[in-house]
Amino acid sequence: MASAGEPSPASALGTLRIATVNVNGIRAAYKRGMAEWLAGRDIDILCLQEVRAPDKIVRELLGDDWHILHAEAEAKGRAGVAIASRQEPVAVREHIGEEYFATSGRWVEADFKVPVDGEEKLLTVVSAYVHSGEAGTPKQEDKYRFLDVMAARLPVLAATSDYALIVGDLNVGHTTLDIKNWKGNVKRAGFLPEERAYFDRFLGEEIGYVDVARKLAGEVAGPYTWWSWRGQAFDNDAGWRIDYHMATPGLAERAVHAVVDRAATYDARFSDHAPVVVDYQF
Amino acid sequence: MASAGEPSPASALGTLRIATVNVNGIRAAYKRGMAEWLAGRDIDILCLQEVRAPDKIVRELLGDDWHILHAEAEAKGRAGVAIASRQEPVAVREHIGEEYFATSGRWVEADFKVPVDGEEKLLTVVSAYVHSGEAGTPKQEDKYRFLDVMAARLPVLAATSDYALIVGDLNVGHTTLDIKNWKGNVKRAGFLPEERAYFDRFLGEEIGYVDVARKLAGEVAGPYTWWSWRGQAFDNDAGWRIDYHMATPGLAERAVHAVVDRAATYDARFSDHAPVVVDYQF
DNA sequence: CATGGTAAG
DNA sequence: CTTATCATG
Repeated sequence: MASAGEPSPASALGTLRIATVNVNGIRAAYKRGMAEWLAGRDIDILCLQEVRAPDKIVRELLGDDWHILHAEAEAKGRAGVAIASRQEPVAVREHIGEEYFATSGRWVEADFKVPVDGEEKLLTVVSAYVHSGEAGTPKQEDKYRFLDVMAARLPVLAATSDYALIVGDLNVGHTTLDIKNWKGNVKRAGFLPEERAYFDRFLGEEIGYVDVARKLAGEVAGPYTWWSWRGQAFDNDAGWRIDYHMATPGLAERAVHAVVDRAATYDARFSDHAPVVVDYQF
Repeated sequence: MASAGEPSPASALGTLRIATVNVNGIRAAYKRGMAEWLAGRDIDILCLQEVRAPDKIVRELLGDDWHILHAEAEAKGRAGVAIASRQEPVAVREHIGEEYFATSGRWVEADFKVPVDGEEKLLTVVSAYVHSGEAGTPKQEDKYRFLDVMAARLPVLAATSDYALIVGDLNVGHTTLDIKNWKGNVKRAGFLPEERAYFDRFLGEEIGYVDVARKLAGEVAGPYTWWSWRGQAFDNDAGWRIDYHMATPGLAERAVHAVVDRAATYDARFSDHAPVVVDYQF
């Protein structure tokens, strides 16, 4: 912070910490210690998926210190995405733009002003929750339909905002590094070749976003972000990396640190997903 | 027990301990310590209501040391009554006899042989679960219809068996002694004048059964057998006495001790109802 | 305020 | 294996 009496430079923002986590029911997450995690993390923009609660309850749980954008699903107790931010967004959009998904609670966009080299720039943050899908069922058709709309939306955001960031539970592992037991899952929703091809496009030359956590971690197995509740999946780290920060290149260059809060949640695992927390330097 | 080598007198049964409890889901009850209660109680005949589980699971939970008579409701997870006994019944009937209630899981009868003064006598035990009802709704009509059938069945059992005993969750408080806050409940199902009138008949000259726990406790408030989960009802003993042993007079005379296992379950309350345990001397 | 079944993950 | 909803108590 600039000291009192001196003019503050427009580029004084410093680090912007953005976190995403599928909470799998925010009420259950709070019962399991989500508030304690949040209190220790100093997050600027918190993106949530599978909120699964009425708006009133979400606001009660998060408290008054946040600006909250929350898109409920029409079906009670299903899906629901939110963006909670310390700074007030300058604009918000409550769904992905296609009528079919208007009340699905799977996509919200918030635009923030960020100062860069003395100029105000626009940062667009999306909290996304892609369908989990189920191979060979109508659920999988909905997933592909959503991914199609995403594929159309991503270039628009990249073109109209200075910095665009899609975070959330995208329910697809991109490469064999992203799933512990990938061989056993090539025919299962979440690692189907058709799904992975979408991510080749999102993260390749065609659309051009950057997988921030992968870029910062390098070509290693994981770090996973989801583990089944069943059996010993979590203890054995038999996980999937399906929660992402996908950033336009100019934003990805500003990412200085990425971490999956697995360790922090080992004793108080508040969801089957772990938060992915990234610091962006401005 | 008679010692080895000597002929055992036909009247050597001694005490027959009969317990009734609405378990409100036998799976939940076992998770909350029902097995520990049962192990410490030396019960001969255990009557259960609201079992709310498939027969296979009931048998797994109770174990192989019981003869089990179990009438499931057609609707999965609803109602369900059972009689578990150390002695094998000589006959069983799986419902109250009226077709409308045939698959409701609310009534089972078991006949046991008991030795009395050198003769084999017949003891009929019923585990009953009367509808909870709801004033002014079709549920209340079903409750009255069931009570009507009961009013017809009780004299038949009294006439055809040497000792008849109806135990279970009858979902009606008979007198003002039977509900802590009776004034606040005169218009609520469970203490409606029309319902109480049925119990005047069951327990009066017309039908002639005896309310065993009331007879042994005397004219005191309680002892209650059910407390709402809500608020501090249990801690404040704001309960209802709706679980009964209703015995024909000859059997009621053999009841030497009755207790509601509230204290025993204070630390491990395994249901919203407490067991009513009565010792009958033969 | 608890139960189990259900659809969904 | 967990979530929330639902009807029921």
